[in-house]
Amino acid sequence: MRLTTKGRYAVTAILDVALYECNGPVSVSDVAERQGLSPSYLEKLFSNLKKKGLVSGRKGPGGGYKLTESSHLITIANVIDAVNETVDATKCGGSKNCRGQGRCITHDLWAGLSNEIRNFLEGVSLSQLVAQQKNKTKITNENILKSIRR
Amino acid sequence: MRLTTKGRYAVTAILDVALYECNGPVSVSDVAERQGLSPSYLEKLFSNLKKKGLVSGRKGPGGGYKLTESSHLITIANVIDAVNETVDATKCGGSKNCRGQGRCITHDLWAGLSNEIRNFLEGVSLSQLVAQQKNKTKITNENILKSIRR
DNA sequence: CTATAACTTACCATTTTAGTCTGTTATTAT
DNA sequence: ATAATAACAGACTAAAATGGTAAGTTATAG
Repeated sequence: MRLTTKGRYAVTAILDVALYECNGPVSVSDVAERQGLSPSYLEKLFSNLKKKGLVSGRKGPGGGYKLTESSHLITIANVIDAVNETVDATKCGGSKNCRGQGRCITHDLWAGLSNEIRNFLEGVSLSQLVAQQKNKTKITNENILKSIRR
Repeated sequence: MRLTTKGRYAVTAILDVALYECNGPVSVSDVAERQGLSPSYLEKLFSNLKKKGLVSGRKGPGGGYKLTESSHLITIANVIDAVNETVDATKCGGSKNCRGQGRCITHDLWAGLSNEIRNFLEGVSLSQLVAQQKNKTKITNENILKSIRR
């Protein structure tokens, strides 16, 4: 099981698209700049997201990526899956051959943990993160207004 | 965040010790044979477990490892920590500098997941796994008896 | 027809994993 | 005493994954 920069960047990237696609397709370079990530690396991640059908691309000027489905239908688990980060904690990938023909003595433990993680990631949709983020930004703007008034 | 063979082996190894230490210290070679793991690699893992004070070693014939504390005081989180597998899913390691000076837009998500995993691993003690395992073995023995009777 | 931006492929340095191998030290049994 | 045993220590390594870069091709809007 791994959950590294790759998966985190993928979620950050698709969340940025979800946040800004109301103004038309979101370009990789815009995402890279806003989120402080490498454009070329991001392109690879978007390529994965596209393969899994989570985003669609549009070439040419004014082009970029947009979500293919409504953001409340896309879960974080979908995004992590798309960039090939396995979230399974068992050695046998959930089957039963972690110790020769049978199961190793810790199989159930890791299967339980995998389940926990998967439930968590499946329980969070992109739209939830969007709402959370918009709320934060609102608060920040209020704070800015306050500080101006002083 | 990683959770790989290393951490799984460490848990398997210390669980084997917990299961068999009633007959005196448990040697690495015994663990290796019972669990089907590499002896030399296991020694490295035991070295880590010892450094963290989870097990103590006794050299010479009849020697081996035993737990330093009662098995219900040792959690799986302790074991994973001992072999340096970090279970934190954030980039900033739980602090707040994942995006320049501030937090990246997915910080809370990963912090939440990390929390979930940590709670899970802290909630499972070695003694629980021991009980579970002994129960399984019992059932297996019953099955063997059954098959003999036929 | 030109600029833009997606898309593709190949490459690469660094780190981690999952070990092996060789040897040293302490302890027990003969 | 000495031989066997088993922990302990450290150096080394092949293979894989990570986190990129770089260089080009294709499609499209203006």
